[in-house]
Order: sequence, then C-alpha cells, then structure tokens
Amino acid sequence: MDFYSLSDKYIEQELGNRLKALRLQKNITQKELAEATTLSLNSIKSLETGRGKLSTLIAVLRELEALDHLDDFIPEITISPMQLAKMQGHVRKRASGERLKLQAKDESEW
Amino acid sequence: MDFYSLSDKYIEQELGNRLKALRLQKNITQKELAEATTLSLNSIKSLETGRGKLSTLIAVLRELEALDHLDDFIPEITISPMQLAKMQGHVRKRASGERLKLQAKDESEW
DNA sequence: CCATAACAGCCCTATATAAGGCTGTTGAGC
DNA sequence: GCTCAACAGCCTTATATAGGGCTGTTATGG
Repeated sequence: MDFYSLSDKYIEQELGNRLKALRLQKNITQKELAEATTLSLNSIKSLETGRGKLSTLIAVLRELEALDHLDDFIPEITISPMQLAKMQGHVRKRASGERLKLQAKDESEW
Repeated sequence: MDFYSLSDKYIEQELGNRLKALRLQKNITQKELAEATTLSLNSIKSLETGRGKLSTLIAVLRELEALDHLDDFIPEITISPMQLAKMQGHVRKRASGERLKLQAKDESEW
C-alpha cells in the first residue's frame, strides 16, 4: 500500500475504517468501547470516520489490544555505534546548518 | 517495548519524542516542517509533546517520509478464505450476540 | 567566548473535537 | 418478516487543539 499517493483525508478515513474492522473482529460495540475507554460514544464514532485526537486513538488502541505495533510505526531512533563515533559522542538536539529545502504544499486540495 | 504497562499520557509523550527524533535525523527545523505541512509552528511543537489531532500527525508523517509503516501499525483486516467460508460469505457489519465483558477503566490516574 | 537561530513555554482568539442527547436507518437474531 | 440493538448523523455546549505573536533559554557554528 503506497500511502504517499493518497490524500491526508483519505488516509484518515482508511485509518478509521481499519479501527472499525478491528473492533468488529473482536465483536465489541461502539458503546462498550466508549465505556471501556471512558470516552463518549460520539468520540468513538468520530474516530471511526478518521477524525479525533491522538489521545483518543491511543486509548482505543489499548482497548483493542493493538498497541503492539506502535514500535514499528514510529520506531525509536537508535544511533549506531559507528554514527555515534562519527558525531564524536554528540547527539544533535536541534536542526542546524545546511539543509535540504522542503517544498511547501501548494494550494491544491488534499 | 511493552506499551500496555505504560500510561496513555506516557505513550503520547514518547510518540512526540520519536517524531522529534525523526525530524532531527533529517535535520529539519520545526519552522520548516510547519511551512511544508502548512501547519502552524505551535501545532508542530504540540505534536512533539504528544498532543494534537490525527490529521496533524499524518501530515507530519508524510513530510518526514514516515507513512510507510502505517500498514503494520493498524493493518487492513484480511479475511482468510477459511474464515470467509465459515461465515458463509457474510461479512459482519455490527457487533452482536454474546461478547466478552470489557472492564471499564477505573478512577485511578492514567 | 559570542552571536544567533532553534526551541520551549506562555499569551489570546478561532476552530475543531468531546460530551450528551435525540432521531432515523439497518443488520442480526429470532 | 419482525423486532430491537447497533449504528449513522445532527444539534448544543464544554473543552482542547490550531494559529499567531511574544519572551526567555540554550544548542550550535564561528
């Protein structure tokens, strides 16, 4: 699946669809999920349409027992000994110096 | 990494930290990232402290070229031919019938 | 050591999500 | 086919995030 060819909105909706599919696979109702997470039914419904906050997502993932792959998603950056040596043991805390120019998103609808 | 033993807040913060590390690895400033995503500097800063919306996260991941692992994170549910046969070709659209009881979160601070 | 860009953290206002309720639709089980 | 729980969608109010600005701190390059 190549997400880069898809719009942000589409990805959000797809994420919502998958959360719903995950819930149904476990045969849990939206109401039950709301109660288990102490969130409102509306928040669960919104999340399954792709909207919502990070905190909502994480609470739901925990209840759906789907937090496991968070590590693959946004991996912890591990600095190899070689890299660390090259940086003389110094870990960068700010971006600086010459950088690639990122192109800003244009006006076209995403 | 066992996320289930960690609080939601901690996980959110950890996620923010990793996004920041990812950005620094690419030597991009928060301001550059804000411009590239057409988000505000404040939104980027908030995201890196673990707060924010799903839409913000996805926009940033796209710019950091980190959308790839979204699939592993919340995989598309693929129904095996055997399962599909067991369900007689019917895909469940609602939770129903007998279900496990989920325990609601108690008052203790997460 | 010095100058400065990168960043954290606060402010205020605009906007979107969260919560709670209510109505209409539909799929699952009988 | 019927019934009713599960769900979608809309409304209102409360709350959190987004946007923009400003100040103080500090990592980084010179």
